[in-house]
Amino acid sequence: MKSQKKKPPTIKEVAARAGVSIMTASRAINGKALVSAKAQKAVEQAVKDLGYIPNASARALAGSADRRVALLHSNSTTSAYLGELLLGALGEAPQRHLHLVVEQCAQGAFAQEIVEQVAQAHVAGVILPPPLCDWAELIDGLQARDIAIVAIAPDRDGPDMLTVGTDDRHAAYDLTRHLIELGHQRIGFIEGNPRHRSSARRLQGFRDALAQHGLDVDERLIVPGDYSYRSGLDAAEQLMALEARPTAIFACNDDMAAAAITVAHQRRINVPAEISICGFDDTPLASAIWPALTTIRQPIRDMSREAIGLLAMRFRTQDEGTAGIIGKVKLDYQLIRRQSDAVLARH
Amino acid sequence: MKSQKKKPPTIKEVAARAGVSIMTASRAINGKALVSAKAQKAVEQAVKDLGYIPNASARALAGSADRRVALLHSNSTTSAYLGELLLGALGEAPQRHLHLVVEQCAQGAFAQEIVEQVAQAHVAGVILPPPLCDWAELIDGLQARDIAIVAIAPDRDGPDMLTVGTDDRHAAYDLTRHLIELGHQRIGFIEGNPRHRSSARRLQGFRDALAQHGLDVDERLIVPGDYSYRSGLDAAEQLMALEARPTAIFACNDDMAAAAITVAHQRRINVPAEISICGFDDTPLASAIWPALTTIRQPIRDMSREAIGLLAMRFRTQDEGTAGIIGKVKLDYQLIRRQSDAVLARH
DNA sequence: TTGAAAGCGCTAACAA
DNA sequence: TTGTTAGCGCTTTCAA
Repeated sequence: MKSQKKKPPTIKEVAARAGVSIMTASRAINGKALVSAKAQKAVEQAVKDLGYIPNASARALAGSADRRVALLHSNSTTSAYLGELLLGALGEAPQRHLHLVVEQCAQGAFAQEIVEQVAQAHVAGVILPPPLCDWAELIDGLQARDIAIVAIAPDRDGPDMLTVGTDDRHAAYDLTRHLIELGHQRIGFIEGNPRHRSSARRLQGFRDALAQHGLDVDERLIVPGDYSYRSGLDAAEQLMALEARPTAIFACNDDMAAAAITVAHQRRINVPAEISICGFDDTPLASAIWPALTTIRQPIRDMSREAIGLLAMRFRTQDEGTAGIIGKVKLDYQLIRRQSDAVLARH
Repeated sequence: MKSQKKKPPTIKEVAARAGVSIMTASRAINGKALVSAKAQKAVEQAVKDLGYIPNASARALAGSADRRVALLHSNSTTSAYLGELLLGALGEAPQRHLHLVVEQCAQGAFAQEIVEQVAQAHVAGVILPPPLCDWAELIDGLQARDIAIVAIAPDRDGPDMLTVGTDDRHAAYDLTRHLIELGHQRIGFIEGNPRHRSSARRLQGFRDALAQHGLDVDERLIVPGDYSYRSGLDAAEQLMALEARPTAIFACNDDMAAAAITVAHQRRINVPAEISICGFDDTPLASAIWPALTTIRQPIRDMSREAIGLLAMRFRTQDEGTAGIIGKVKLDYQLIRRQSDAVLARH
């Protein structure tokens, strides 16, 4: 079996077929410079006929605006989260003429070591998912080396930093309002890990929604958790043992919501007929369990897509000498309604 | 802020610093051809000093053995699975001088369309995770175009196909034996989706272990499921309602095992004191719930790493005109012991 | 064992 | 608006 090495078509062949010079073809393909409409058409047709795809390596080599960017990750996020991030970034990068590399930072490494590692890789920008995006030393080190940074859903953000994220507070507000509109007035809240600001932001949204609807906040209904299933078990027990049991529970993430459902089952409290339980994040768990969780989905894939876009924009302004952009993108979350919530039963 | 564009060092500089020609430097760096020990050392030192990293684009362009390979995926696997696959492949590919691209096949596309898409991308090989790896038409089409294929954990494999996977049957055997060694004799089994052979393979391992230990198989203890949490609920209900309730349950995946735990909780049966429950796959769910599941972990990341290796090897033999290799890699699984199993209580 | 020359496919800079 | 020239960093010849 001799493998007929079919070489992919080059821009040369495209140019020949379109009856123009290589440069005109290049310009037509990249759509940057001025090309006559006629030439443009001819080249486009040739590209189609030949199934031409630009050779990314050649392009990068030829000193175009192509650059390398890195998606840096520690192994502290879940693979699902990282996978989504990867898919978004991998899909968008080529279109922005960016070459994506993936770098894992060693467990327990110092910020300085990671900076060295990244600098070694000659990347012009990095995408920092949580919790890396909140590591001040790392960010400072990277910025000192003039490496562009995009933080994904950071807890706080610096002045010169690009960020993408969703509006946690507002999402929590919406979810709470949803519960209120279902008729619930006594809503329990299970907090997340106090070290993550996301927990505080979600609580704020919860409080705001209650206030906005003229409902008092009963502090006994706000119980601590730390985002783990285990903590959700304890928190739910505490809520369900209350004399005036809440008719709905808003858990700060899906794991804890799942735990709350388990506790309800143990106590033979029907979900959602007797109690509504909502989560946050739309992890696989949310749709795996029964009843499936009503929750908030963050568009993780879109976030990394946007991150790549932000980097591309930053590079462009850099090249043009324009003032650096300040990009803070907030993406829309989605309220995913499943089976764990219901209209409050009349008593 | 003028960005001092620090150009990365080139092989030219390395050669100059080492006092050799560019070619010698290239040879020393790639370690392929014969280079004097002295030159080798000098080059290595220069590389270190300068922090030189070969420019992958230039290398690919210069017509080295670099090739493009694709990881093809439909969106029917979980992001976590895909993420792991991606991480393994992305890490290994550069080391094998392969450029990885990720292609998603459109929902409901015909095999022929996908073949076109892949061919268009000029890839020399593709990695096919389940369920794509069992799509005969797709595989035929790809092979007809002379594109190398590695199937990840396929249900069955063709003659000319490279595969990596784990020994499902044996893993199930081990997990069952583990339960038997804990003293269990009445072990329930919840089947997976009958359309996936993995379910049958796991059941076979289960039966083999029982037989090997002189235990009879009580067919009433083998109940159907389809890998969903929901089906696990029904299956577990059925098992727990049995007059002679099993003292342990082997669920074909984690989701169903989690469902079984929920059912046990509802019936106030303590896990693991009164019943042991094991899963399969070690999904995030396994460690999220309480008690955390004892389960089997497949080394997904390693699988894609191996897949890349297999492709690289196939290309090498192709280039050398050697007979094509037949690579069937079986990786070791791992029995992850957590809190959902225990020694059988004496009665 | 080493080196010199040529060129991979493409785009920046210039010139026409 | 278009074409020409040069060269990106590397590896493949081929010759020494």
